[in-house]
Amino acid sequence: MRPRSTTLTEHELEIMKIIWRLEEVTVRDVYEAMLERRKIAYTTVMTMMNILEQKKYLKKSQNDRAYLYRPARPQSQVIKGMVRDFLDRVFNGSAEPLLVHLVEDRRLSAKDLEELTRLMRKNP
Amino acid sequence: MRPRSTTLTEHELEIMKIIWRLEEVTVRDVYEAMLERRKIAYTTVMTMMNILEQKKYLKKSQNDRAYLYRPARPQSQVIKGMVRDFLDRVFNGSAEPLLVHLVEDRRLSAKDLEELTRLMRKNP
DNA sequence: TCTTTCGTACTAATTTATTAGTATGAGACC
DNA sequence: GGTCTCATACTAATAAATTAGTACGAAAGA
Repeated sequence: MRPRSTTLTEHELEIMKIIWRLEEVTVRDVYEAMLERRKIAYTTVMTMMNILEQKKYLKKSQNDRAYLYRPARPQSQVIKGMVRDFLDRVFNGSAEPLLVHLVEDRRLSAKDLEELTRLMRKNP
Repeated sequence: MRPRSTTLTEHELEIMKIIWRLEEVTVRDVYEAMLERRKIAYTTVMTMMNILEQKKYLKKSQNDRAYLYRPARPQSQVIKGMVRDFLDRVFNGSAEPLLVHLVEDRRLSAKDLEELTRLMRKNP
């Protein structure tokens, strides 16, 4: 048996990002936002949003004609969970080797580092 | 249709980590290392390793009785790809918001940061 | 009112990811 | 040589992930 993913899958995340941005949406809202990224059927978006509701990532409320969906959990919380999951899976939970990779790959600049240090002082 | 994952899946990664560590292995070697982590069948490990060979993560060579497998790509290269993929998917490619999360979540210490700065100077 | 539009519920199909059983053959051991 | 060990090849099963079609009813518009 294959266990259901605890974190968001690729396309679930794609949809959640749109909903966190718009805050309160109908299926159509998300469908239209998705169309700007790629070809997709309306019912596909609907199915995904229903799954996200089952997984407790979305709350549904009856509105006028269509349901209104809103995030059930704040974006930062969910993203933190994904980072934690990734770190555990790939680096056995430690952040440092991740950073080494980022530096080696030139994905972290000196400027990023400064900013981070500043943030660190504010957040002791 | 569902496209095949470009990067390593959770359990493929689990197996690859063992093989990168041992460098050159038989299915049995990996099976025994896996058993220390969790219950799994010999043939399951074999199937996964065959998939990893198809995906070009492993090279197979006939040895004595059993095949010998070795990594086809260095660990650092593959891990970098996974980091890149994660960053793209979750943070639209920028590393900074990831770091902010790490700091907020107390997963980065001042000491880590120092070390990183030092690394940065060595790697300009 | 009739027709078109829109939203949902239900159904379903495909491929991946994961797990593992069975058959078969080669080599080791007695 | 006969038996046991084990490695592989093949088959298969199941649930998740992703995609989307169809039917049906409500509402909107003509």
